[in-house]
Amino acid sequence: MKLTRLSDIRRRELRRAAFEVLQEQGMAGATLEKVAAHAGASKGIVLHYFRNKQELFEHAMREANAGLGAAVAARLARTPDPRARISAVIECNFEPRFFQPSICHAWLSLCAEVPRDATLARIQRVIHARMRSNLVSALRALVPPEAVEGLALGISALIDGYWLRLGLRAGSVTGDDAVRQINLYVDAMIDASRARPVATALAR
Amino acid sequence: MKLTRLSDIRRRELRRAAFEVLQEQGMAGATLEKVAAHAGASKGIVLHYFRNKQELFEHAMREANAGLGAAVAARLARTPDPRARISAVIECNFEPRFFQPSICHAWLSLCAEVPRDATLARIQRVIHARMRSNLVSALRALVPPEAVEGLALGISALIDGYWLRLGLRAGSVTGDDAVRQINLYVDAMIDASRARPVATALAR
DNA sequence: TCAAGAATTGACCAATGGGACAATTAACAT
DNA sequence: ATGTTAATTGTCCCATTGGTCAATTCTTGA
Repeated sequence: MKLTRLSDIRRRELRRAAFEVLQEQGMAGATLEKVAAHAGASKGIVLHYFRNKQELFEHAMREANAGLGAAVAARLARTPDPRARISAVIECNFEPRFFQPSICHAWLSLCAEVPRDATLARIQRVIHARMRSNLVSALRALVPPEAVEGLALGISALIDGYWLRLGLRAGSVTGDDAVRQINLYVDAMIDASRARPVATALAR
Repeated sequence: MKLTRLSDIRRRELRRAAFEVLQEQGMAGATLEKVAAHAGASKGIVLHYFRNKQELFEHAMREANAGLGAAVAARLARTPDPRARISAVIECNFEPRFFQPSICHAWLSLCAEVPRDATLARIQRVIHARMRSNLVSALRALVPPEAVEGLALGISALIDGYWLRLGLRAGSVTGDDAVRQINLYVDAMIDASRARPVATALAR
């Protein structure tokens, strides 16, 4: 099992460095040399561990998302109540260690490449699917079936929207604001779906 | 008055071309030569009308947004009812001529540059301010004062979120879906702010 | 200890792209 | 006509960058 250990360490260092450089330089500025320098290595080593720039940043994207994924999974593991699970998902996304302008910048740069990189698109799809799945499973216990998918998408969109705001204008939203607002939204929609089940059904 | 007419025409052609190339090639792929070719001109002419690549794309961003801005203004001009004004803003954003994956791709590429281009940031800020202003003025007549700003931001975020979805996974949302969902959100929040004014107030 | 393989480096290359510029052409006022 | 200005082109240049490769330095297992 220790066969690939050193190599794994290097790979991790490098994809982290890649993501960090991405945060402040954007995709165009995130040159192989800068990434290497940021990791205290030479450019050659980067291409020794990754076939090319594309592959490097694909791994960087996975790495960057892994943290959030783990945080969500951990909180969900100790949160049985459906409504609380929704909140857990939301809150994780706005934890200070994740909800940072520079991270958002890097993320934006990655997203901008999605249309032209099938692998990035796949990663993005997986990320969305996981979020949807977490939300949907909790929502089933909270709203009528016809409202589940739409609300899950809405919550995701709202989370993304607040995130986007952070990236485009740092300081325009705090994590707490966002969490509060989104939870307000969730409550309002749950209430609405109960108070007006017909309207919700029609809304499909 | 006709002094700058020809030059203005060229400039418009070029910034449009720039935006169109951006749609399918992204910022890195949107080279001056490609933009020129797309406009049926030579690279030299591009730098004759724009100081550099940055300036070109700053103008492209303005141009791209002008259409939406005009559409919103036009609809608002003939929509007095506050709640209908909110809907008008929302619907404009999801009109088929605007709500297109390729447009979103170009937009994403631009947004990714915002952190490193002060002018792009300024443009983005103006766009947001206009949207906020439109929403806020209508919301004042619909919800308690303490809920206005938060809700305006929420609506903006939700719009952005659905847009982002479209860019990252074309076909995952239709414009109609988005409009319907966002209107549901608006109604739910309006109701909630009336039914539970205290909760809303506290939520500040 | 030593050989085999992995890690790492630095030099090198070809391609590209942004931008400068001189030269040419078109537009137009007098 | 003609001179002046604007429009347009194509060429040239330089810096940068992704990627290759041979050479060198570790590791490490036997």
